[in-house]
Amino acid sequence: MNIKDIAKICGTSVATISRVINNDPKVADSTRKKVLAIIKETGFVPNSAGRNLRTQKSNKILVLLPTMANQFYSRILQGIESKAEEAGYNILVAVTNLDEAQELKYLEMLRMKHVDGCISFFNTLNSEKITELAKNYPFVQCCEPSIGADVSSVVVDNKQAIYDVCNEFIKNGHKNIGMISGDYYKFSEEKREKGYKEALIENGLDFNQDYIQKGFYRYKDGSNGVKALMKLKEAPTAIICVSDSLAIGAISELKNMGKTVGKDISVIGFDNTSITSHFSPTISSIAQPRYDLGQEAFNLLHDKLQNNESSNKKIILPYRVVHRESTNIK
Amino acid sequence: MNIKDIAKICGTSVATISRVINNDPKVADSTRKKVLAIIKETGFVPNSAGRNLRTQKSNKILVLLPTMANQFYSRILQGIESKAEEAGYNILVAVTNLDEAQELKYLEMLRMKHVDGCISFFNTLNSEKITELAKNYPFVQCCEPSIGADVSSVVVDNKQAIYDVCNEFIKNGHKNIGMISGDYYKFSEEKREKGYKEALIENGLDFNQDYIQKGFYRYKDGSNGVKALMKLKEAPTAIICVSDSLAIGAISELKNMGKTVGKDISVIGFDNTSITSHFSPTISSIAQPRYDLGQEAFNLLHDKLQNNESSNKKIILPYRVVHRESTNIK
DNA sequence: GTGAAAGCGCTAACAG
DNA sequence: CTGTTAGCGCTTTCAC
Repeated sequence: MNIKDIAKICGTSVATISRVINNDPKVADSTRKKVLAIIKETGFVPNSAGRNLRTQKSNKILVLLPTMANQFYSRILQGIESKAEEAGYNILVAVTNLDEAQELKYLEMLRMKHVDGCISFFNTLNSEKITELAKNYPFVQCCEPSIGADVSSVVVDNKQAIYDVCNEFIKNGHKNIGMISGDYYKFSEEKREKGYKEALIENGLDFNQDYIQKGFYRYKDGSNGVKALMKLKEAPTAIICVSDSLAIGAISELKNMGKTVGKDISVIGFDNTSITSHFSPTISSIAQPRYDLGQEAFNLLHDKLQNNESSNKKIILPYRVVHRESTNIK
Repeated sequence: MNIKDIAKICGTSVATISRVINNDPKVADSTRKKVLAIIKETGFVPNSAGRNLRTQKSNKILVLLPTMANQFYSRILQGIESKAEEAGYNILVAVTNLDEAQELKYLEMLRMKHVDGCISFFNTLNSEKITELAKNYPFVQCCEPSIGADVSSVVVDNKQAIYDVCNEFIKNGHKNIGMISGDYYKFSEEKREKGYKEALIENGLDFNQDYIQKGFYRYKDGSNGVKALMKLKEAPTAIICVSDSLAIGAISELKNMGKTVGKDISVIGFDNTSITSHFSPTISSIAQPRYDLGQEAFNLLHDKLQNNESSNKKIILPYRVVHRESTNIK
């Protein structure tokens, strides 16, 4: 059942059917009604390969995720979806598992015109390649823009967030503050570490690289971080973690050590995922406006979809520090 | 840059280029080499809309997920990916958010030939519609087959898993065993509840529906379940949860109540996600062979991709009960 | 307001 | 082994 069959049944030309499908106003109302009725009756769906071939677009966008093992992305995806739907785009999600070959394979979908654009949440490609990519295809980065790349992006102010938290700790009398960071998401890690460092220095405290433990983002990386930090001569009394998973690992290790988290020592996470309020102690965290991040990311992409020569925008959205039992802040 | 341009540069016909692209053996080695060189040099990529239009297939499969907010799926996806790659298929993931309209929208991709087949992890559609769908398109269900639908599927033996666990509890002296189940994933819930019930009855214990609390799968549903269970005259001394998230909610609520989980009361979860070994107490759970589930799901789909008339298979994979601190089993 | 016809890029018969 | 050609299903000029 294709457009030709429908034309035959309707007794019109295929052009008319096509016009009806595409809401072309110059079709007689009577004709339109008849055609619409037949389409409905037959359950005809325009073949997209034909349409794509002709129009050179797919009305699909690709969302590229580094991993699925992170609660964090699900709400963002809903934000993207809400805007994409309005604009008539379908979403395809692909997972790179942090592997450059996989990433390239999926990015290839842009070149092959399988998708019209892409929102990426992490790239292993260097910034020159990202700049190049963004020049040629509608492409935006969310949460983790490549440092130095000329590309549209949306993020929260990672540096300021940690700066704020660190300042709060200091105001509350903490002199030795540790950080458990990562060694993968270069952008956010760099910003957050910078916020930490600046807060210390501005408050006249020493910055010591040993107080920043870096690893991956698994629970055990959090617990490893704690082990290293607690071995320091001046063990920290507060620990800032760059993700909730690290905070969980850190807290469970501290509990093993017999510490009462929230009293003996404060710990804060990042992302404010739902586990934070069900762990014990409940975990303080820095919330990102996930739905809005998704919506803004799509808006940026939409600009590019209309005209890929449009200038690149860098959008910064607000964060929110949420204190729970794991931090003792007045 | 299309196949015609390449043909011109190579001084051959488009047919030869097409043959080279598609590894047709009847091309002279010298010709092949020349063409390959030019393709590489120019960075030519065959246009997939053209190819899809012509071949009536897309070499893409759709993976339909109810939600992304679940660690459980990430490893399964890797299993699917590994097999799909071998077979030359790309994977697209879509999330329905448990909404039938969304589900239909994505399933539409089958009709529109955007994808050649689909692996679905949850369907709100009734089983007649699923049967119909599977008759017309390569379609398989993983983990949550529609009850009564004629469709290929792969699952673990949900009933036996819970039956085993429940039996163990009974052998260890537990007389009042509670269950926190869900009210959404009909298939697995029904099986697991049946396993629970049978174990009780076979051991001469009373089955009482009040001991099964049903809700959704959020942490708070676990804690709500516990609240209800602990109000019963004969409060349970062991609780079986149908997911790790429910177990987490349950345990944190029990801790609030002053109970020592693993001593005063045993709790077990399902899926063996990584949080289980980082919670305190560490959480016992039932492990599903997630990677294998993914691989088998793709194998089933592959059969259908080759010939959609091939008979529907129901595959059952083994589970594994993992005891940690939250259960006290000798 | 409608139709005829070209052509998007590719593959697969068929002929040689 | 290679080329010619038809046509996949659709949109879009260009006529009328």
